[in-house]
Amino acid sequence: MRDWDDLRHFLAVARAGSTLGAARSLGVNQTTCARRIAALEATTRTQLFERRRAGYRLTEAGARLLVLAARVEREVRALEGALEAERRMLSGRLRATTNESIANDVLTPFLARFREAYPRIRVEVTITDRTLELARGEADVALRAGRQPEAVGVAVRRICHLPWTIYCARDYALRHGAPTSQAEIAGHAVIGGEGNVADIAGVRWLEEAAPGTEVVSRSGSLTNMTAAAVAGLGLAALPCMIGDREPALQRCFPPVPGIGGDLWLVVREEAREVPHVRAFLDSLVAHLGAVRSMLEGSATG
Amino acid sequence: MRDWDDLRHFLAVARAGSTLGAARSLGVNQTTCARRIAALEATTRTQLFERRRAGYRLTEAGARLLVLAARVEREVRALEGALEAERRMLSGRLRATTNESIANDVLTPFLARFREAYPRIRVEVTITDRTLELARGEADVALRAGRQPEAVGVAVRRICHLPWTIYCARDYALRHGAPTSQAEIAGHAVIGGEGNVADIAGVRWLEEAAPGTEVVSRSGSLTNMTAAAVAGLGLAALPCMIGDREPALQRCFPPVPGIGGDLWLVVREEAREVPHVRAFLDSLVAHLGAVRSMLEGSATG
DNA sequence: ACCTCGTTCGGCGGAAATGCAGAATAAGGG
DNA sequence: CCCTTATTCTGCATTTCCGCCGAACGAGGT
Repeated sequence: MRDWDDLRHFLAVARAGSTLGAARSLGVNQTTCARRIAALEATTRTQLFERRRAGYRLTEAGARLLVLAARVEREVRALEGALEAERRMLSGRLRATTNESIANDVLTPFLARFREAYPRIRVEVTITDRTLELARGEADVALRAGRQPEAVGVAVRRICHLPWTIYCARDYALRHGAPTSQAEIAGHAVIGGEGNVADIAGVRWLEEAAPGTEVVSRSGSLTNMTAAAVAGLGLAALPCMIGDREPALQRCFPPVPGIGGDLWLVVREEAREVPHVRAFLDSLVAHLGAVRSMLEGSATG
Repeated sequence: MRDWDDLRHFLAVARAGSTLGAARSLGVNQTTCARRIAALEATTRTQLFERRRAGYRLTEAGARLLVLAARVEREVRALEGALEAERRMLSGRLRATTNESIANDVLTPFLARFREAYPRIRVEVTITDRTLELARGEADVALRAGRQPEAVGVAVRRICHLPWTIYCARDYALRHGAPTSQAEIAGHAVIGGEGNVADIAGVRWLEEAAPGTEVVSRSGSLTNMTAAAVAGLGLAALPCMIGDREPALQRCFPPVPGIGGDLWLVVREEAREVPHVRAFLDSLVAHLGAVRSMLEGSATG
């Protein structure tokens, strides 16, 4: 056998019944499948398929070969499993950091799973509003929301968009009515930010959205702003990720374009290629992909 | 596993203990082996070898992988065996032709083996001095000695050189002395050719090698010329392939440059890609390679 | 009867894998 | 102690492979 990988293509074509279908399942081009089958037949000097307009059909010899190729595949799968187990016995320690809401919604649920898959990798999580300096070794991995983080000594990867919009308590809406567009914000009470939070695009947008808005409260954390909104103090700009999870809150209108942020995965440069960090990142990215629609808000429209 | 063929390289490197040795055993470049191992380690995120100046040494994980890769290999070998059996169950009929001496020395011994390997391929051999016209369908395959055959409607492949030299009977040498160079041929009795045989380079060379040579016999076949030489009638120009097999004959001097011929394999164009003909040709070429040194004469000088 | 969908096949350009040559560096033998 | 041999790694040139596109062609449905 000149190239064992031909067998992988053979299996796919045999099972799909066409080179096109096989190509889809393998994530390659149809032409590639056809060529590899041709190569296999040429080197083995055995016709394995009948070419038809309707697809590739196994010959008798091909059918006999199929069961043997399946055995090869079985052994390869076993090997892959062992390799996976090998990786999962990776050990090491790493420090991750993020803010409270991302921790609650994303990181902590992920950690539960991760711990099962990689029991020997110890993850220490620091939940803080402060932006730890990865380049200085304060942590290895961070999940950050907002604008693109500075990238000195770290690798940065954008995960998804985090839409924002204006929320108010359902109770507030009953009493004062909820605005349905930017134009109706005028006259409403709004909840503002303090310190870093005041600089967030969404928070500033709300304060400047209309003349005559009264800032009834200022807080230095989104958690606190959320609490204020729940208490019915007024309108608050919040990430949908947070606002949508509060049953007491409602969106005033769909996510406002331009005030959203992004979710960023940041990794310390030196830690990046370390095997157990790598394993952590791979798993995390997979998990983030799985929950992306949740993060981006189901009604992003 | 992105590419099953990586496993083949992994096995080779693990067994050879170095990428260089593995490359030799696989017939590829050392760089290729090194790169495929690197790719395998990258996709599996597992270090399989320790790189040392003295070579590649398996890590513990690599050693664990080795036994599993060997299992994959075992299945591949089984598959290859089945494929071979598949080919050997090829059936069909083909006609081969050649002259008597090549038949005796090459084709017939080969046929005995071939019949065992491919019991369902029926080979009909026509042994004749006449040159059958393959293009007209008189045969499918021919082994020809001499000058390059004409190639209309056929594929021609050169197998090896067929050296010629001058022979005489050992008995003759005792009685008259054997010439040790072209210069000493003068005065000896020589055995000439008739018809086609007279045109063969070696035969003509002997007759024209020296003035005053007496042609004591002429025959239309090399078999007959050989018999004449064995009988001690005089010198004969013969292919070493024939002359060396006659215990009663001896070489007068080393093979004469310029009078030798070549052995040619000729195949009818239309028959060339037919599976059972292909199988015959592949086996024949392998056999010819194995006996080439015999054909070219051990003391070719 | 015609149209659409799924498929195979060929040609072409770009990308990726491969081979080649040279430098660097241990290990082993004289 | 030095020289030879075997090995790995790097940069560059080339070959091979792969993906894209369009044409051709049946089959099945309307």
